[in-house]
Amino acid sequence: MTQSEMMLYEKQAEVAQAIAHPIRLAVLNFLRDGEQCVCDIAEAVGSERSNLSRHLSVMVAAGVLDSRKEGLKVFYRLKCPCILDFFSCIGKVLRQNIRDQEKIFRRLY
Amino acid sequence: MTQSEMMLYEKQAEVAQAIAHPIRLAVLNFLRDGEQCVCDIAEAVGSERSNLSRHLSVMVAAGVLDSRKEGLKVFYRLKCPCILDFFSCIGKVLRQNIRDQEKIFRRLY
DNA sequence: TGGCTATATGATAATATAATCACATAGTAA
DNA sequence: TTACTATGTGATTATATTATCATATAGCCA
Repeated sequence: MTQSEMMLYEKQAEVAQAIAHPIRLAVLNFLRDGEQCVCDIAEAVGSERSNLSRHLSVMVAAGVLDSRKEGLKVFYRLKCPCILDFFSCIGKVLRQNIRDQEKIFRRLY
Repeated sequence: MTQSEMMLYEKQAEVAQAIAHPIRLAVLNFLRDGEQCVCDIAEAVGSERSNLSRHLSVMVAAGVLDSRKEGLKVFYRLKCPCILDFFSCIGKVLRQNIRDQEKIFRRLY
């Protein structure tokens, strides 16, 4: 593998890391229909403000989210709606896993 | 957020975690055209065998990869080719990030 | 059998990530 | 100005992940 291929995989991994957390996935899904302020996101995903604040900044750093300040509030939004494609992609994997488990289970009983 | 929604996000995060590493992404990409044995994967991604072995088992545990033994060799393959959709999805995010950086750069110089 | 190869795993150490609490900041409004 | 609210951050601790080395296992062949 060349140096630049390795660099590309590292960049890709940063983005994947940024969404690979249950709270962060919940945030992405909540932002599906448009920007939301931190307090509303916190309520929706059931997370402490300070903890959520860090999760949000991880996703901003990875270029997954964008923020906008308005008065006291800060609104976050998906920078690229394509990030939601992850959900259908992961969904296929999960459904496949369930089918496989059923197959194993049926063989045993 | 309900308990079962939280559980779903956790399951989804497990899959995302399983691919969120440069070596693992390189493996997935190398398996694009079909199964490969550990030694060939190791050579392709430039990783120690024992380390690679662990990365492979992480992906098997998450249901992303499948393996098949043949003699001394073990062949790994993508369990669901849809996992490759991740690459185009992440690619869009990365291209967007580059465009944004250019915009900021142009404003400064 | 013994020796070889491919792969996996236990133990450890290094590093990264996450959650929590207290505190800081920025904006608003009295 | 002071008091208040929304958000962010430093410091700390807890936990998880990764890489490494040595060793184990499984299959092959002489």
